[in-house]
Amino acid sequence: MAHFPCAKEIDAKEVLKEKGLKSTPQRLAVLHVLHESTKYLSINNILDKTKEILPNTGLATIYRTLDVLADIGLISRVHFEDGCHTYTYSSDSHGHHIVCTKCNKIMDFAECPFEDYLENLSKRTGFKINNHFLQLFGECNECVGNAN
Amino acid sequence: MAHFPCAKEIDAKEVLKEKGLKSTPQRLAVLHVLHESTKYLSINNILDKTKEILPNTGLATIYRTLDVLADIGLISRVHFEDGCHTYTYSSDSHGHHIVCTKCNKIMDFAECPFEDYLENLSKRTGFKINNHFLQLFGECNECVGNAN
DNA sequence: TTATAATTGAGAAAGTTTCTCAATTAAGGT
DNA sequence: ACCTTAATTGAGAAACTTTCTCAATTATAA
Repeated sequence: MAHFPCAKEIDAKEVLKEKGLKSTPQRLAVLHVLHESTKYLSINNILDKTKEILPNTGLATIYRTLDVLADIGLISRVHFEDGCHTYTYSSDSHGHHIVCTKCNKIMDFAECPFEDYLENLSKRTGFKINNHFLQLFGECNECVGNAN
Repeated sequence: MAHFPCAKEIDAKEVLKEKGLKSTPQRLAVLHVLHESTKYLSINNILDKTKEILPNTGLATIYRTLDVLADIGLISRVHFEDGCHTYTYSSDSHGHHIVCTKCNKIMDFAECPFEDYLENLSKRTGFKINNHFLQLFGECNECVGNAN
C-alpha cells in the first residue's frame, strides 16, 4: 500500500480502524491533499490533486471518500452563502473555521466562545440545543489591505 | 397584479423598489410561501407551494427569485452539514437561526452573542473578521422528548 | 496464505442548476 | 388611461453535479 508523508497518517489509520473502515490509498491520499493545503478545496480541486498521487482515482471515489472522512471528523465541510461543497482538513472535531475571502485560506479556532450563552438561549426559547455551526469570514493577515 | 396576504408585502415591495427590482407576482408569491411557513423549505417545496398560487410558475423563476430575495436579505439560506439548498423567511437581516432537527421548524434569534469575542479573536489571529455565519440545531419545545 | 467483505473505477443514470430567447409585464412618463 | 422600455418570465435545452450499479480489486484478519 502507498505511503504518504501525512503527519497525521498514523492517527487517521487508527480512526478508520476504530470505525471498521479500511485504510485505502485513496482515503489516505485525499486526507493528505487536504492536510497539505491551507486553503479550502472544491471536489474538483481534490480530484485533481489526488490524481497527482493516484492517477486512476475515480470521481465517485472522491465523493465517497469525502463523505466517509467528514463523517468520522477527519475533515470538515466549509459553508458559503450560496453553497457548501468545499472541504478542509479538520484539526479538531469541534474546530470552527475562519475563512479568508481573498486567498481562501482557512484557520481553525477550536475554542467555542458561547457555551454559557447557548444554555441561556436554550432556557429562553425552549429549544434543546444539540449542535451548532459557526464560521467566520474575513481577510487574513497577509491579505488585509491588499487591493484584491 | 395579484395580491397575497403577506404581512410584509408592503415592506417587500419597498425593498425591491429601492434596489430597482420589480415587484412581480412570482416574487411576492415566493416570499409569501416562505413567510407563511415556520419550517425551512427546499427548492421543490417552494416550487410546489408557489404553483398553488401561480400555477404557471417555472422552476428557473424559483431559482432566480430565491437568489434575488436572498441577495436583498428578505429570505435566507439554511445550511446543513451536507448541503445548503433550503430557505427560510428572514425576519431580520442579521438573524441567526435555530433549526429543529425533528420537525424542521426555524426560530430566529436576532441578537448576536459575540461581538466582543470576535474583536478579541481578530487581534489574536490577525484576521480582519468581516462576516460570520451561525446556525444552531436542536429540538424545539414541541418535539423535545418525542421519540421521533 | 487464503477467505471475505469492503472498496474501487468506469460509465450510466438521475438529479440539480443555469442558460437562451421569444413573449410578457411592471413601472414610469406622457 | 395609454405608451414605451427594460426587466422578468416560462419552457425547454444544455451544462453540471451527484449517485448508482456492478464486476474487479484489495485491505484485513484468521
